[in-house]
Amino acid sequence: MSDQRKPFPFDEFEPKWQQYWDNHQTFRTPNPGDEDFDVSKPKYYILDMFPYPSGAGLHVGHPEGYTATDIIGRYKKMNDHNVLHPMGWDAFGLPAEQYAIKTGQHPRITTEANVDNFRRQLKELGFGYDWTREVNTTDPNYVRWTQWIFLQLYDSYFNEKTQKAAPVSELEAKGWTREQIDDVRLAFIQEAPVNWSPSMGTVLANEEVEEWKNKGETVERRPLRQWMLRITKYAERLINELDDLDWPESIKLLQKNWIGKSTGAEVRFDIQGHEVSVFTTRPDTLFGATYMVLAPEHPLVSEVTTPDQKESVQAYITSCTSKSDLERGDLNKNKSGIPTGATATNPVNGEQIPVWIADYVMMGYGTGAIMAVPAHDSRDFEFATKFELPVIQVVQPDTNDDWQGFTGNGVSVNSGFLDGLKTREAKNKIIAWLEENDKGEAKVNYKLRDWLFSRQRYWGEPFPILWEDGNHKAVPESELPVLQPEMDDFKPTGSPEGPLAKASDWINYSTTAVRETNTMPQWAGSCWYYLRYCDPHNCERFVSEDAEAYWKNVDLYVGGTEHAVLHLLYARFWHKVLNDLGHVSTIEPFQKLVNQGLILGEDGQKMSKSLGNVVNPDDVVKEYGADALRLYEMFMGPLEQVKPWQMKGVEGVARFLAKVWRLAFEQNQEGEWVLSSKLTDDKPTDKELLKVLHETIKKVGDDIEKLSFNTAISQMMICTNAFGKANKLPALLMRDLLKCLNPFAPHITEEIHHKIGEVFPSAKCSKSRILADRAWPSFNEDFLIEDEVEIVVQVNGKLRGKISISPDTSKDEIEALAQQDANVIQHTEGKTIRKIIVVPGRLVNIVAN
RNA sequence: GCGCGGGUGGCGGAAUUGGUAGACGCGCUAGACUAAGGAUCUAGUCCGAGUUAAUCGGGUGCGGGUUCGAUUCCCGCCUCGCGCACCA
Repeated sequence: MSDQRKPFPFDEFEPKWQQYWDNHQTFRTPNPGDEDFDVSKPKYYILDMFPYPSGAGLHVGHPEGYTATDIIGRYKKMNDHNVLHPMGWDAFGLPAEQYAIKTGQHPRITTEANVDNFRRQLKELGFGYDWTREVNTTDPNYVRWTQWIFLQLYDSYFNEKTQKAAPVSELEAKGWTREQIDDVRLAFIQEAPVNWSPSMGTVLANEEVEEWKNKGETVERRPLRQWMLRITKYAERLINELDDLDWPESIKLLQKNWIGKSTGAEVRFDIQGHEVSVFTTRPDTLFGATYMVLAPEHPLVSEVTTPDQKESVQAYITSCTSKSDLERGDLNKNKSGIPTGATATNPVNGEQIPVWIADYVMMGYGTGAIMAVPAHDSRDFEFATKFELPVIQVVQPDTNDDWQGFTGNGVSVNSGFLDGLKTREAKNKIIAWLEENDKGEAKVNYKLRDWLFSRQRYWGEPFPILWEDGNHKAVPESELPVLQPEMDDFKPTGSPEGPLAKASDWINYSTTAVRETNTMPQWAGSCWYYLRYCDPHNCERFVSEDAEAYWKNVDLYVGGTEHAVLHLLYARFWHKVLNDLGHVSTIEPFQKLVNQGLILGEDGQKMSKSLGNVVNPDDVVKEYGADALRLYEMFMGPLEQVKPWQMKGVEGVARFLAKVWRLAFEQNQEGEWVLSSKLTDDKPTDKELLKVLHETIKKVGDDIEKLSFNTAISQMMICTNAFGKANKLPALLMRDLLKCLNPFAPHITEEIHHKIGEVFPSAKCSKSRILADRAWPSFNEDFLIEDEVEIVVQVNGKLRGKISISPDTSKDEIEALAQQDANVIQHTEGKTIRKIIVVPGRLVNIVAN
């Protein structure tokens, strides 16, 4: 596209203004203690989910959320807030490491190149970040504090009484042994079946398994000694403390479901001398338990199985382990199982019930064993039906429902001392009975499991841990950060030690101690980056007390739903630990959360290389300019909605920007842009123009607060169209429109403002020279008052006429005027008027028949 | 299966203490300017009837209800998207 064809010269002024903001540090935010810090201004901390700097660069999804936060950040700045709006890089991660394995190039090199590219792209979009606060999770000065926080976890335990983390030194003082303390640390070693990926040579968190499997990696269960974080201790608080957060209810629900709290009881059964606990949410149905099921992996299976069943049980277990999770769960509609030959004693009535094993019972939830009540549990019912096991009714539904397979609440029957009690009461009574008789107790169960925190990779934070005499201990704080050794060979070892095990010099810490060779998962750095932004260059603390006390937590956090559970849950967990230990002053990191909706390809499909529907932001910027891209992404529709890309839509907003441009400039004979002859330095008097401008000021401000950017833009289009129709346009009015538009399209507005300010004193800035530093315009209600309002006249709810009246016309007058309308008369003729409803300023409805 | 969120013109979407449905933009149609227009400007554009008008009828997934009045509230259903998924 040649320069003459460009509707306005964005390619000239966009880089110019980006340079200006950079050189003048327009968006640098002073911290408490800085010379230019103004304590009287309220703070506003607005945060984007920082990107993983992939080799592919930004996709159009990034600028969606980033533009939204930039608009709000700029708007708050214009409204005299201290705005903290930083950006950084979640730069540890597998792609860089996989690339290193392939090419031998150090992941740091790849990462740096990718970061440079991302930074360039973001700057070319004109985002007002405080680049002096840029953080990078792989930076040694950042790793240091990630490791320091890990050591906080390592050196803490969860105090059940206070429901808070506390230093293990408290326990030492009480004389606890090392083993006892190691058993309660928030960061601890556990040997347990984990998800080991042979193809990647690392373990994975439960939460990550699906994602990597979908990418073609192999994952198997394997018992290994691994570092775990005791997030389960915070399950209750992670649920309860969601209450005061301004988050979408759906995201809160997602987190609650993930934590998966269920209340019920643990009941102890006896299998021929072996005690087996089961968890149930329906202890009131205990009398209806007609069999028991152990998970195939349950440790007691081999002990309780009778000799004649040994062979078939063994065969069944083998068949289960060969099944994938998908076969076992998703696709397996047909229940399978086999009797162990053993019987269990129902504690409540002494009945002997058969003990089966079946893979519909999971070892990972509850106790890995269940009491089966086929009458009132659909899965048990299905199983019992298939294997012809007895079904005993113990709940009578309140409704007319069939009791078979009825899982709702009702009244207990066939249940001895529970008979006649409502489900709720029956639960309480049986729990009291279990506790009295030492056969069980009330119990709360969570789906959430402890967080598997170690990985066998090179490109991650090494654990600041030493091993000596078979025991682990912390690396002294003064020695942080513990950085990875320089290596040429990044390949996984295929063993659970990871590639760091190959650096023999590095491993040997002293003659008696060796280093831990595991590294942390990528989540570690993103768990606390929002805190580091508050004080990114601090070498003494992860964040200074002053900075933390001032910035507190994030006021608005914007990012994709893909982090609705994991990242947000992990970060909340770390934040609570830091709060418990007195390092931060808030209990939650992110006060308000907004998820931007996915941008689909033009074909309505998710953007992907294979579909060829990916839109590259660089191309859009080149063709239409950064302002147009920003504006389009905000104009597409509501921020939180999923919406398809339309290149024609980009053209539309570019056309709008061109209209704004032409309000101020016109082309002369030579094709140069010169100031428009319509602009005047006069005091604005045109009532229509003042009205539309002030409506715009009001609506745009309100809409930004509501994050309704699309409607704000449409209002500015209305205003621009009105300005365009005027014969004369006072520069002062133009300036206020530019202020409104500035957060959305910062380059073009600065450019126009700068140019008209040189000629028209009225549009000039008094203090600073640029819009970004100016105050948001205030609107004047007086300009919004209408001389005449249009009132709709309906007859029986149907539109029959419109009348124009002064807004202070009385009800009676309105009624009278309405009935004078010719068309209204026609529709009421021959009818009796029953009622007239007058909605002031809106409508009249005449009810007649 | 369970949970959550949606369904409004040819398209993206506006509008809710219940009060003119379709703002704004795209696309389309006609016209102006022009050597030309993929630039710009003007007019029109929910569907149907009506002479381009006035006007009339229908219309916010479907069916019912409440109301003077329902995209908005209530009941039942259909459908699309997302999440979880044998969680005892």
